[in-house]
Amino acid sequence: MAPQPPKALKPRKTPAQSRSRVTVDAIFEATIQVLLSRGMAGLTTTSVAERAGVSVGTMYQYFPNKQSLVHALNDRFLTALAERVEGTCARMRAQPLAEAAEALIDTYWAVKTERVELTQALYRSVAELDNDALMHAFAARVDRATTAMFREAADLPAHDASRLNLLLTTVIYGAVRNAFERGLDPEEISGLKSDLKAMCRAHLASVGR
Amino acid sequence: MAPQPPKALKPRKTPAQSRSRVTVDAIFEATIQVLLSRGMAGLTTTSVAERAGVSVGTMYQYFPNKQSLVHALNDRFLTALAERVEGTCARMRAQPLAEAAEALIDTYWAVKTERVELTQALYRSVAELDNDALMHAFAARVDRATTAMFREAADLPAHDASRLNLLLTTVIYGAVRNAFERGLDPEEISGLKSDLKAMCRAHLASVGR
DNA sequence: CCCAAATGTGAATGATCCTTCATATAATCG
DNA sequence: CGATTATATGAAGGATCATTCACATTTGGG
Repeated sequence: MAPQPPKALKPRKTPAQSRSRVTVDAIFEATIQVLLSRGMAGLTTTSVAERAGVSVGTMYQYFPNKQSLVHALNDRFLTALAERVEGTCARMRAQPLAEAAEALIDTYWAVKTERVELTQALYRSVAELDNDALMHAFAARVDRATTAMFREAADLPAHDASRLNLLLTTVIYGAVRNAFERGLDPEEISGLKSDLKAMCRAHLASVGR
Repeated sequence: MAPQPPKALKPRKTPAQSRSRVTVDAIFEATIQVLLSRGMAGLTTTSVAERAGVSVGTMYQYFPNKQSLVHALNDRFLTALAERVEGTCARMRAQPLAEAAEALIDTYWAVKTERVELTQALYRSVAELDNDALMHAFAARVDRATTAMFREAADLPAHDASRLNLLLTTVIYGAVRNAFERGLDPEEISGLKSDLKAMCRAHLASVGR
């Protein structure tokens, strides 16, 4: 992957009047809808503008290029997700490890369930636009929260916390994503969720004192 | 994701003379190299042809369009992967569950390790070109092999095999993929691998009789 | 009510790139 | 060796799109 000529990703201008705030929101919403209906390949500046009911030029008032639009969308989503995870971690502080792990699974599972297609579309968009930096920043932020949660768990064994964190987060994120990428029926999905919890519990019991 | 006008994905013509077999191989190899060096965005028909040392027209003798080229590449890779997994499953037939699971982990881990960048690039290309059909066919094929392996394990508990298979494969595939997507040092990676094995073992022990 | 700043418009530009086809060269075989 | 088939060439066609910019409209404060 050769380094692309670095493009501006920051918004070009921040809305000042309320009129423009509406516009920017419409653009975001349109981006999501086009992404869902036509996929990343059909996400053209024209299609987004049309759907948003604005002209192409307007888009360029707020986003220097198409890439930055998708970047901003991912940023929004990942920030919301990070906040949710942080909330869970705060709530589960000083709780038993098994409960903490289950809560983490519940949180990710809920986010996925709420917007399966969108999360998948965003995953693809990140891959397509080389927004790895965004993903890594997000991963680091979330890792901080989960590590803290596990470190302060009620029953942390001698086992070190960051190692446990790495295992649990890798397994949980990976499994949740993979679970939804196969086209499973709701039954299988929910069975999988409780089995995943059981698996984490079993492991925690085995490394526990 | 709206259904794209379905494009021909099958090769246009199968090489008859040895000269053309060389050409097709060169095209595949060039595709991999361009994919690795310039990413999916830089994968143009011209760049592939140039790298392969042939003209664009030649490519179109064997592939009806760009999409089919990437499709064929993924097909090749996934078939090889499936064969390897099937090999593992055959070898591990009638072995204890824990051994079977570990062997599966080893197999995926080995494939990933051998060609990290390529597997990641191919993942992206599949997502970008909506080749989900390919992925699902592959998943089904592999599932057949692993389910059989688990079903005939030496120590299968009352627990039904397909449920166990779903959990283990989801966790293993997901975790392996996720493990390599973060930029971990070799130490962390190898630690993660043995922890993942331990986790599977713990779960199997807990559901075991 | 007026004007400077903010916001919106969309045709035109220019670049990229897939794909085709008329033509050329090489292999095969009777 | 001549004819048929296989393979290779690459310039030109044509379509798609991101991006710009000169100009129009709206807003809010003075």
